[in-house]
Amino acid sequence: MLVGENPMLRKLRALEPFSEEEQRLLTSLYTRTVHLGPRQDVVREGDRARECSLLLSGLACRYAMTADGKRQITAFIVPGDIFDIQSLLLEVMDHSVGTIAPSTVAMIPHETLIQISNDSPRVSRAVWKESLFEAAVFREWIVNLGRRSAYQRIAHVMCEFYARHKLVDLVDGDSVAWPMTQTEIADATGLSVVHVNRSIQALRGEGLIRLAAGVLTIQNWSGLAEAGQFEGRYLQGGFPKSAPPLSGERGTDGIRTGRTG
Amino acid sequence: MLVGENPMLRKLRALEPFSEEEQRLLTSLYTRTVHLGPRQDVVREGDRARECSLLLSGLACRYAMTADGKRQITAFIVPGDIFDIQSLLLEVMDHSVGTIAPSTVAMIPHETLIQISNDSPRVSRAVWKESLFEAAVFREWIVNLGRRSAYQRIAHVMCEFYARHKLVDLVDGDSVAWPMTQTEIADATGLSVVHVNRSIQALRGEGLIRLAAGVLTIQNWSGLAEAGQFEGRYLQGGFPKSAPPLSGERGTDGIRTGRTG
DNA sequence: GCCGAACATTAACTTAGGTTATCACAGTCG
DNA sequence: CGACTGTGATAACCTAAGTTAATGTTCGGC
Repeated sequence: MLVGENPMLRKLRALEPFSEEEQRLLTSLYTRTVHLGPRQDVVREGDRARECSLLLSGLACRYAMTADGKRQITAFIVPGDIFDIQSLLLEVMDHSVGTIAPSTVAMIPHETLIQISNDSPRVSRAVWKESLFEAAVFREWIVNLGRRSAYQRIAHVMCEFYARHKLVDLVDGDSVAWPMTQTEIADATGLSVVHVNRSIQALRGEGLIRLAAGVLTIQNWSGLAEAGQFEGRYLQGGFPKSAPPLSGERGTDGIRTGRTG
Repeated sequence: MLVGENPMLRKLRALEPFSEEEQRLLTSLYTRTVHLGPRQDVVREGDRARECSLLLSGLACRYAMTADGKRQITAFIVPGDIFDIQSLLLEVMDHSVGTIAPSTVAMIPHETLIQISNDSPRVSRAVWKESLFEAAVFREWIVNLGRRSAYQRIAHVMCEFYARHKLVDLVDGDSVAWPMTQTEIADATGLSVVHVNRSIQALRGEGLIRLAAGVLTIQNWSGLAEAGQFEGRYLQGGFPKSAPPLSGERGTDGIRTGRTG
């Protein structure tokens, strides 16, 4: 399966520049790709993975179940994310990864990754950097869950979601694909579905977003960012300041979104 | 400043075995150590660090401030933790690190760490592993904040705190030094001080813990672990199963704690 | 032994968010 | 085509946790 311009490359390039040689090395990382439907597990808690994975398209998430059966999503995995680096060094998965939307996943054997660490320090640096980047996102989620209201949390998650997709060029003007149910938003924000719904109504009422048919449209970026206290800094190089989706606030002018109507 | 048996060594050894040679390399990492009082910043959000740091003794935490002035602690840093690995690859600190108790911090220049990556892949692996380990803890905190009640959260934090200190041999029977105020517990668990106090009273009432004069004593490990849904798995190799503090449940018998009276 | 500062504790009251339940709607499977 | 299922939207009600404020308690400094 050919996937044209690889989203991983787009992302890693945003974090660190590569030579032609290194880019070839990067694209040769994986040999096997897998297609998965929505709501399927990629790796499960307790597994002993022998490969790392890379999301090529779709949407996935890390999640854990509590002893009393509640679910908490700890991270979204967007195209370009290498999402099992920890399996390389830590033995047993302490959480699961599952798809949200139908997805394509590339498998990278551990040996390949280890060999590359030797062959190209720059590439291995990039992979390492990727995992530090993810840790920064984890920290931000802790802040989100610990110190923000429902309304703020959801606004924040939406900003981050948009920003991360923008990093890999997967936005369409001020819109992103949003293949999530409200239950999944609830599991990501530590809220109940009902209250997620209430808060989304509020965000709509403020004219900050439109959300329908699997598409999130940010009508007022700076308003949403303010509502969610979103400052893109933790997303590092990818987003210099407060990450406006376009050049200015009234940005839709020159760009066809083609589906926001 | 000589620090006897280095807690970092104890911890890294628990994660990965080293040769004599490598252990020498590890202890030569730092040249400069700094002493800090309680409640002092080590690095601040926005800083561009040139060294990584290693906590030799004391207690510190990562924290972030929200736009409206609330504080969230995102991680505790216990002796043996290297806590600025991200500064090696990410440019600007997106959060701060501050002490809780008086602490000794060793500074490791970035160049040293980079050079070591070349000299000893095993050592650099260990450092990398350390950061993946931390990410696992971040994930667990997300679950804690998102899906557990106040009572459960605090119980969980206490279990983790004990377990991580046990990893570096800094427990005393069923007791650990607990130099935290209730405000700090609140900032770590995303609660208000008042409610933290209420929940601690409840934990005391259940006979699970004693907490006074800077010492936390776990009177009933399995009870506390159950209350906090604590399963040490995410702490990896260090804790095989559910991490009982001693061999069994009634473990205090043969071991003098010397301060729990 | 007194003073002030920082913490811990408790009570009274408020509120954000959880729970339960119902209805509407769209997709899909027989 | 109707039954079923998953999802979204609301309403009514309830509770865990927040807020404010007052009262102890401990401890270092003098």
